[in-house]
Amino acid sequence: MKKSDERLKSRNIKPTAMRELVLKILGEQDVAISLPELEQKFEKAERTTLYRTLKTFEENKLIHSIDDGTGSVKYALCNETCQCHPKDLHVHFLCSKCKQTYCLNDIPVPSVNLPTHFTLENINMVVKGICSNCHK
Amino acid sequence: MKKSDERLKSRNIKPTAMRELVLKILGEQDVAISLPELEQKFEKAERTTLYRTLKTFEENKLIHSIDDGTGSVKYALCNETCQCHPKDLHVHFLCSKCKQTYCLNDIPVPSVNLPTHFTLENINMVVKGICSNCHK
DNA sequence: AAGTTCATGCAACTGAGTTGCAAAGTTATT
DNA sequence: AATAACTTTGCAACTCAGTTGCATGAACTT
Ligand SMILES: [Mn+2]
Ligand SMILES: [Mn+2]
Ligand SMILES: [Zn+2]
Ligand SMILES: [Zn+2]
Repeated sequence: MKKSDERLKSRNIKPTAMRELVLKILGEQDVAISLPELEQKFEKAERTTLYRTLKTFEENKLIHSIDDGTGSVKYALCNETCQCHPKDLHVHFLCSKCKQTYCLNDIPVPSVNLPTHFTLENINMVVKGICSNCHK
Repeated sequence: MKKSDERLKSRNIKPTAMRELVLKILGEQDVAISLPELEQKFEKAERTTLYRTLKTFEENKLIHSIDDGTGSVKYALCNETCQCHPKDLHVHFLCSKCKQTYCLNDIPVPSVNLPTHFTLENINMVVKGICSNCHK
């Protein structure tokens, strides 16, 4: 059995041709990508199918989404053990020059003390600035 | 001269009737509001004018925007001394029950150590959970 | 084989945000 | 006060990401 199939099955996602292909593409990226960007990686793409594929992946925590404020939500693979709990989260970085969105997997989201009677479910932390590539 | 006029002028914004009205409405909110929500606060609203008013306000740092991932950007008044620098920033909170977005003005955005050659311009930190109101 | 379930493809739609342009209003100049 | 220059507002049209309904097709179950 394919490695990608196992990865899908480990998240309870039925491996179809489409899903394997999307997983492969996501694995090739070193930055997070949006649905429109994913669409462009296909000759003849079916927006809806890709949309639903991403949704299935996200619901099953194979990928996570990042709202970086650019108007299109970005997606990136979770690591194999990720459960998308607050303790699993990392910081994201949007370069204001090249517009790429990076997963800073080594930088955990700092904990915050909320006011009384506010409870935490999730955190989206996006740092904006200039990436190392654009500084060269 | 009106207090609102002074507030506008202190940010180099010409005080017009529309702008005073929008500023007044923003001052009355205890949560951040979106353009569509602002629109609904008027009988007969001109979306474009409100849009441009918010843009002008934001460019001149009278208000700041929050992308809370709900699909519509929220806006809230800056405090009088705010320059929207990273050190001026505070955490925002989106309640997943009532969908309100709060400015947690007392909770500064924690500093993060970025990888080498990444420079910081801005941070958007949105905590999602249940607000105190929804816990009652 | 027939039935059931799930995935895909297509079309149509929603809703936030944005732009161009003309009309109205404001401010400066003569 | 009249004119010119500039700014704000109103309207219409548009873009684009995301989403839904429904029909078709594939895979799996009995
Ligand atoms: Mn990430
Ligand atoms: Mn705020
Ligand atoms: Zn960059
Ligand atoms: Zn709430």
